[in-house]
Amino acid sequence: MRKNSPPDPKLRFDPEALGLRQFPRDFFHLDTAHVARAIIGAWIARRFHNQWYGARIVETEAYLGAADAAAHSYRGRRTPRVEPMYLEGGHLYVFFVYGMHCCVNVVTQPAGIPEAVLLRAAEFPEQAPAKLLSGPGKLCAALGVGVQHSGLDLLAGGDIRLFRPNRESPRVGISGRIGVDYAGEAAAWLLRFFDADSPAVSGPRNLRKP
DNA sequence: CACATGATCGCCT
DNA sequence: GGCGATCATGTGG
Repeated sequence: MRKNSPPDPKLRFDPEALGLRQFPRDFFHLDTAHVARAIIGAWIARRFHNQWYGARIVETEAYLGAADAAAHSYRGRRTPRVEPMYLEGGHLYVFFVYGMHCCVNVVTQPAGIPEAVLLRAAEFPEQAPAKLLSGPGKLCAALGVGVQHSGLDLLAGGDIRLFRPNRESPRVGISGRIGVDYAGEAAAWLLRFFDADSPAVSGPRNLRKP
């Protein structure tokens, strides 16, 4: 989490060979729930020692900034940890929790509006086991993404990038968010999105409601 | 499948 | 000092 851990070798792939293309900056300025929904099927990728590693995103959650009791930026909280949420859309916000896990978010909205999309699960259709990336902490661990990447710009030609989906749109299910019961009724807001046909989606199956 | 619990530590009040 | 945008393991149905 803290050091520069390598990605799981099973996630090696070639974005160019697949014809993958990045989202443009404007995409990250769209409504945050819309972005969370549209990222289902997209690829999160990391370059390590000049090789690319990545996975197809199958579960996300939207966090709506100052008005959202579940968000770290609730009521405009602005501390060093949360600061990357205030960057322009297209940056990363990575945080460390529970003493042992990291979670990675894609920041949305113009600079100053602290909204983001949490990447909760991903899959690598053939080479890797379905459980390898099924949860926000596991996704970070498998890709070797840590707090050292918080604040990084996905569109700066760097080592972490987000590519548009390369297949037809999946069936997308919607539900309340996971692990935010402290947020009261905001926990039930329908801001969790997932590929209804992916075995890699995290959490109990009964939370699904397409 | 549902629920309970321990691990472990940075962050904020 | 308390608690968390989690996970693995354990129990019981």
